[in-house]
Amino acid sequence: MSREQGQKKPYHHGNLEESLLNAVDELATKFGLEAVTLRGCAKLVGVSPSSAFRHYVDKRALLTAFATRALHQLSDAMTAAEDRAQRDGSNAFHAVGLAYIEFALEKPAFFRAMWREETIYPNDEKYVAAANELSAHLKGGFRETIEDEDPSSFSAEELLAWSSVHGLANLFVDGPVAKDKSNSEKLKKAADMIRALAPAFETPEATPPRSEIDL
Amino acid sequence: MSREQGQKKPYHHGNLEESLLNAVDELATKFGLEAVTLRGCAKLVGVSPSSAFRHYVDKRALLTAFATRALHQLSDAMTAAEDRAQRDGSNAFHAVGLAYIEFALEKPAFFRAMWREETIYPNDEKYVAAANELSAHLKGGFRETIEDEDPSSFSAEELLAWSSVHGLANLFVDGPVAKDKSNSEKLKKAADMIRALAPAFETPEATPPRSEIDL
DNA sequence: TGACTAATGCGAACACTGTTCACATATAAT
DNA sequence: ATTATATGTGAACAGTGTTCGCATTAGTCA
Repeated sequence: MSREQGQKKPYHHGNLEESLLNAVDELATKFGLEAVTLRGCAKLVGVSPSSAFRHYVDKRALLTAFATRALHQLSDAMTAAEDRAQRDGSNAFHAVGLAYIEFALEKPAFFRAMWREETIYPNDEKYVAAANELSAHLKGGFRETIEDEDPSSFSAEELLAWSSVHGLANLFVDGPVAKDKSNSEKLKKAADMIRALAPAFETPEATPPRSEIDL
Repeated sequence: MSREQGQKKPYHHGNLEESLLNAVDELATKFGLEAVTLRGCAKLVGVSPSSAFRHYVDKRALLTAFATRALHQLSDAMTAAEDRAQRDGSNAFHAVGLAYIEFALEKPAFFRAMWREETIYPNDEKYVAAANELSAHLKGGFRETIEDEDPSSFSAEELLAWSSVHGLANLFVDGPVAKDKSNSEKLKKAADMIRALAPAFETPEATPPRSEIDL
C-alpha cells in the first residue's frame, strides 16, 4: 500500500503495528480469515515473524486489533447511511440495517473476525468500546437515542432490531440462505425483511393484541 | 463412552468413525471449538493420528460430520418443542425459537461448528440436507408448512423469523449482548424479543401501514 | 480349513504453525 | 559521545495437519 518496496529497506520498518493490520486485511480478503497466519503477515510486510510480537503479544491480540478496526469501519458505514437517510427523510433503521448487511456481504472475512470470540480477546478495552459504539447505532436507528443509557442493556425492540439484522447477515455469510443469489439480490431480500419488521416497531396502542396470535 | 479401556485393546477399534465424533464433542465442550485438534481426538480415542484419515479425508470433513450431527440434534430439540407447544396449545414459533436459542446457549461450541463455513464443507450432501431440515422447522413454526416448497426460498416473514432467532443466538454466543447475565436471564430476554416480533406475523390487513413509520 | 482381498490401524516423516529468547541494530535522551 | 530504550533478527521448540509404506485384522470363497 504505502511503499513496501524500499530500495535498501531500513532496519526499522517505522509503522509495523498498522502495516500488520493491513496484511491481515489483505490475506483475509484474498484467502479468508482462516488462512491468516502470523508468518504470512510478517512475510507480506517484509519482516521477520518474531518482530510481530513486539507490537502484539499474541496472534489473538493482532486479530483483536483487526476486529476492532473492522467494527469502526462498520460503524462509519452505518453513520453514513444514517446521515443519508436523515437528509432525504427516509427511514433511519432501514438504512442502517441495510448498511450493516451490505458490509457483511462485501467484507465477509471482516464481519466474521468481528464476532469470533474464540479467536480474539473479547474483553479488550478498545474492542468493547468499538462494539458499544456500534450497538448504539442500532439503538438510535429506529428510536430517539437516550444519551445516558447503559450501553449493555437493550429493550425487546432494540434487541429485535439488532438480532434480525445481525442474524440475516450471518445467514448470508455463514449460512445456507440464498447461496446462489448475487449480493444485490440478497440486499433486496434484506430490504424486504426489514420492511416486514416494521409492524413490530409501531406504537403498542396501534396494534392491539389479537388473542389467536398472542404468544 | 462405550469402553475405551479394553484390557488388551484390539488392533481394530470397531467404531472409530463415530468415536471420533464423540471425541470432537468432548473436546469442543470442554475446551472450545478452536481447541479441537485431530491429534487430540485420536489420542482421546486411543488411536494413532493417521488412522483418522481412513474415515475422514480431512479435518474439515470430520468437522463437517460433527456439524451435521449438531444440526440434527438441534432439529430434534425443535421438533420436541414444537410437539410440546402443539399439545398445550401455545404458540409454536415461540417454542421453536426459544429451543433454538436455548440450544445455542447450552452448547455454544456445537452452535458455532454448525455455521462455520470456512472450517467445514458447506456443500456436503448430508450437511445441506440437515440444514434444510432445520430451516423447514422454522418455516413451519409459525405458519402452515407447504410441503412441496423449494427449501432454499424464503418469504420475508420466514426470513425474519429465522434471522431474528439466529441473530440473537449469535449475539449471545459470539457477541457483546448480556454477557454478565445467566442463561435463564438470557432466555427471558429471548422470550421478550420473540413476543415483540408477533405484530410482524399478523395478517397484513390487521396492521394498515402508517405513513410516519413506512419504510 | 486355508488363501486371497479389502478394510483398518500404525510409525515415521514432512512442511507449516505460533512462540520464545538471546542477540543485533537503530533511535532518543542525557 | 555515551548511555538507555525501542524495535527487528535468527535459530530453536513443541505442536499441527497430512502422507505414505507397512502391519494387522476381518471378510470372502475356494
